[in-house]
Amino acid sequence: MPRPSEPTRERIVQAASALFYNEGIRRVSVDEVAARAGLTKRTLYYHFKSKDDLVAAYLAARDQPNLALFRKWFAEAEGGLPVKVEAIFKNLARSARHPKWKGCGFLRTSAELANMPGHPAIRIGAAHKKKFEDWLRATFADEGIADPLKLARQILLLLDGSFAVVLLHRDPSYMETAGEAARTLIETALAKQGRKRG
Amino acid sequence: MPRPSEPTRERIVQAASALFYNEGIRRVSVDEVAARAGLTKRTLYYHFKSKDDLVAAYLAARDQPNLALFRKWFAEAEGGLPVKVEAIFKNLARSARHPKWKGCGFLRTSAELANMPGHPAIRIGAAHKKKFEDWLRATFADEGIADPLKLARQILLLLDGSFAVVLLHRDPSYMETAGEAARTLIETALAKQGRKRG
DNA sequence: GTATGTATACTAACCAGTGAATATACACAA
DNA sequence: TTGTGTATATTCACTGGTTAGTATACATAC
Repeated sequence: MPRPSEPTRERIVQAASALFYNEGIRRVSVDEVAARAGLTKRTLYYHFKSKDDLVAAYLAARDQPNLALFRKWFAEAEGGLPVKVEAIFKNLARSARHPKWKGCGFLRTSAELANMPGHPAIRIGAAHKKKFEDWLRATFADEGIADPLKLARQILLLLDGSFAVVLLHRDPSYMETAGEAARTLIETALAKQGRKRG
Repeated sequence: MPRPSEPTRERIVQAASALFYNEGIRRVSVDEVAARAGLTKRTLYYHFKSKDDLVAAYLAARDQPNLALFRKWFAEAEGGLPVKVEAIFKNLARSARHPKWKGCGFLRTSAELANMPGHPAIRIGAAHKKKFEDWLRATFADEGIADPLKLARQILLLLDGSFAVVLLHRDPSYMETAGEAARTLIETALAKQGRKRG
């Protein structure tokens, strides 16, 4: 049955996403992805030139939706800057309580492929995290915070730290602890700013 | 050549450590470990009942040395509590600049084996991080900090976050940024304590 | 009648784990 | 001092299964 093509490619990426995220990159074979997508491996290799290419597509598909979710959680929270950022951590803790949650796909992929530094999937993961960092930086800059890049990176470190720690201990309360730390750091930065301007 | 045994087991763990840390768990075959240790796979299976068992031994061997290194960096630093904790991050940044550095073996293993929650290696990793957390907690408690467990967890989150982020971006300066955040959090906790005690 | 897309069938390598045999060191007996 | 049994340690050769990737042919749409 030829001619679907675009939907076919999409179906493959969907299947790859579910499997790679749930089981890990090297654990999942191309055959398994093809089977889950309901087609043969040969067809998969028509749409993707290699497994590495497929792994990159898996992460690329998560980039925008993930960022949009963080922005939504931030925007919907009622309160000042510290509270809005903390809301991201609280929502993340809620996601992490779902039984199928298995951490951050970008970080887990970079951990698994740590022996292949230039791998396209790692590049996509790095770009994704940079986008998040830059969104935070811009947000902090708008609020007049003194060193917005540094603060953005510190929040990012807490966020990615909570992904790693919660995955290890399977205890989402660490995310709320990270959120409190984020709030403290932002409040401190805002206080410094007040002192300088006041 | 029979009868070495203890040194043999040790040699296997050494070989496994180098390979698993550098290339990843599932990337490395038992044959490769045996070859690097200079013996046959059958001998390896005499000392370890399975590959999973070997992976657990790899992490178990890293537990105490890793903790000792952190304690050493803390003890050798000149200054108050915030500076001593920050010194851990600075030393870590120095290690991360070595070309063979590939993040935290415990976290990378838990990321790679995220689909096997009860895996013995993950348990060992979790116990390792708990030991570090508890050492920090006790240290903070000795200094009279109000909620020492919370602060210990926040520092841990920054530490593990820096492992993840530096591995992704290959930019060790994030570790120094994390160290600054740690210092800020500790200083804030000490200031609160000061206010309460008057 | 040619581009595009899909399937069958295959390769060559790899991989975790095992069955059976063997070699050595050491304890103890003669 | 020499012979012998036994637990420990090691090797060779193998199995059954999996893997990423491909050569070739076939089907459909326009």
